[in-house]
Amino acid sequence: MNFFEKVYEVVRRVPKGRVATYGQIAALAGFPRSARAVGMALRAFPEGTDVPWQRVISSKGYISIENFEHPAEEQASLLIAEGVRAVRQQGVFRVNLQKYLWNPNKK
DNA sequence: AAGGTGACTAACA
DNA sequence: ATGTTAGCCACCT
Repeated sequence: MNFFEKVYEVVRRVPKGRVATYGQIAALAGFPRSARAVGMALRAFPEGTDVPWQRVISSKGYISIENFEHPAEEQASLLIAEGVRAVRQQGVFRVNLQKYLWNPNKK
């Protein structure tokens, strides 16, 4: 099982209506300091998978997409559609982590 | 084979 | 509080 597959697996565990950070995904996948590599994995997600890629954001609560095939606006609207309040602030979309961050140990 | 890059982050200054 | 630095690791020249 390669790194990408582990990342998929962990991201699939993020419940609807919550978000996780890149570092968090990396740690759960068994690569505690590989947040950047997680970003690469997400960038390469194929279309039409059941992986909720939109639920992964930066540790500061910002959507870190800039000029990719899936723009930040798309991620924001996907999050909003499942109840996560993503608001545009100074050009970037922000999410209240205190409220929406996924706690893997808590139900 | 080796070095640069990046959907990152925690630690400093 | 804001800016910089140094790790991290998979990809791509």
